[in-house]
Amino acid sequence: MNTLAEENYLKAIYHLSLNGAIASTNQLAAQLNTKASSVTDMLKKLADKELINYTPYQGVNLTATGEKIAINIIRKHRLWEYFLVEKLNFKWDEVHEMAEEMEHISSNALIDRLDKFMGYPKYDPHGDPIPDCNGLFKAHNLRPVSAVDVNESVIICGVRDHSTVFLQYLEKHGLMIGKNIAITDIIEFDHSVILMMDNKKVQISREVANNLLVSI
Amino acid sequence: MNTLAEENYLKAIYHLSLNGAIASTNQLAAQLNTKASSVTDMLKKLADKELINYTPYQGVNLTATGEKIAINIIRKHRLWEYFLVEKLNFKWDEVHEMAEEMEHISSNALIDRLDKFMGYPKYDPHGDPIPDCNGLFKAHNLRPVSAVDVNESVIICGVRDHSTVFLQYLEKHGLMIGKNIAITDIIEFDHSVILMMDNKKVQISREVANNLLVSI
DNA sequence: TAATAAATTTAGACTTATCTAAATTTATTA
DNA sequence: TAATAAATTTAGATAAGTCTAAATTTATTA
Repeated sequence: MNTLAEENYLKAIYHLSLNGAIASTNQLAAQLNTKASSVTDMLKKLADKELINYTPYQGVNLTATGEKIAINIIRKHRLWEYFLVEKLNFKWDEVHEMAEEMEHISSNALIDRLDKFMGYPKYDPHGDPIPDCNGLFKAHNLRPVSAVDVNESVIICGVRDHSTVFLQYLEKHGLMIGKNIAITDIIEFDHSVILMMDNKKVQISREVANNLLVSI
Repeated sequence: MNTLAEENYLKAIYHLSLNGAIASTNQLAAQLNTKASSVTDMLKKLADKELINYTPYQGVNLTATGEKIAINIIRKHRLWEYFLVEKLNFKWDEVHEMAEEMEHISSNALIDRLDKFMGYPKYDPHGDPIPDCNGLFKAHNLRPVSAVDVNESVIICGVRDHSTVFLQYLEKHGLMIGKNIAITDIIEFDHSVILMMDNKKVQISREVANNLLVSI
């Protein structure tokens, strides 16, 4: 098994090297709240274990083995988030930190039973896809509200920013996963978006529109 | 917050210093699978934090603060065991190792919600009492089967030994928490016990009888 | 109660993961 | 393309938790 620190690095590398990208030392340091020199040390260690492809100065991505481990951690994280929201009635902005700890519980038998207990959910409370026990999942193809045309009607399916403040902001305005929204106007000056939801008018800034994901 | 190692020491000290006893360095080393010298180092650290009362060469017990922390860890351990057995359908001999990890999930809000979700259970799958959110619980007053007289009828309420082999042995013979047993005979030669359960005769050794706890 | 055994602590070393500061490599730009 | 800036790595140090071996204290027993 891998240490907690190793698992967190693999997860961070996974998130930073999606779509064939390469994660840099500094990006990892920022993501993991640590220093670049610490990252370098760990990258050597993970490279020795053949969990990442690392060329000094050139950044990293995951090997097949590393990716498998990373996806398993993400599976655990998202299933625990689902559990916390659906079974223990936490709000979607309250569960991230707890799931950060729970994702390191090692037993796969446990997580498979949890998955079954909850009926094999496909998406977590933030709309992110939950990998199945084989690591398979399909990211649904989403776009930000800012890319939607006026008069289109779409469904809220996810968020790009997962921060507590953003989630609380959305919650306060009733902008939740599954809600149907109709874009009624886009202000030319600042690109803020006017939309209708539950027969009420809601105005959101460009920044919010960029981070709120909806169906194609 | 305390580190994982510190929490495990506090828990071990708790278990070893029940009933006003004093835990020794060697006992702790055995319990924690480590060396006496490592224990000494940690005891100094915990004493500095005022979580234990430590006099060199004289052993330790917990301060009020230390005990509070230890009981909270035990509360978490037992609630997670209950969850694993009652909600995820694990067997009572499968859950200890998982709960050893889960007991270190820090959030008290989480454990309180879990407690509520399960209906505030009073005992874990092995019959051990679950402390409430204030750390309160009453250990029910049990005795081993070996202390029961012939012709008495009692209810299985707990185990003294929590090892997988022992639990599996009991499971195989149907000796589970809640079962009613009637002691029909005690063999004078080796103190093995003959009992009736579900209208079937079961014979258990003195050692088993010493580790199976029943109602007074 | 002196000698021996057992338990415990101390001293010094090791590993993991981190840090700061300096050195090196890569990227940018004048 | 040479100079400068930015990114990255190396060197050396630190803290937590552990270890072995030696020293010390406490307990046992002859």
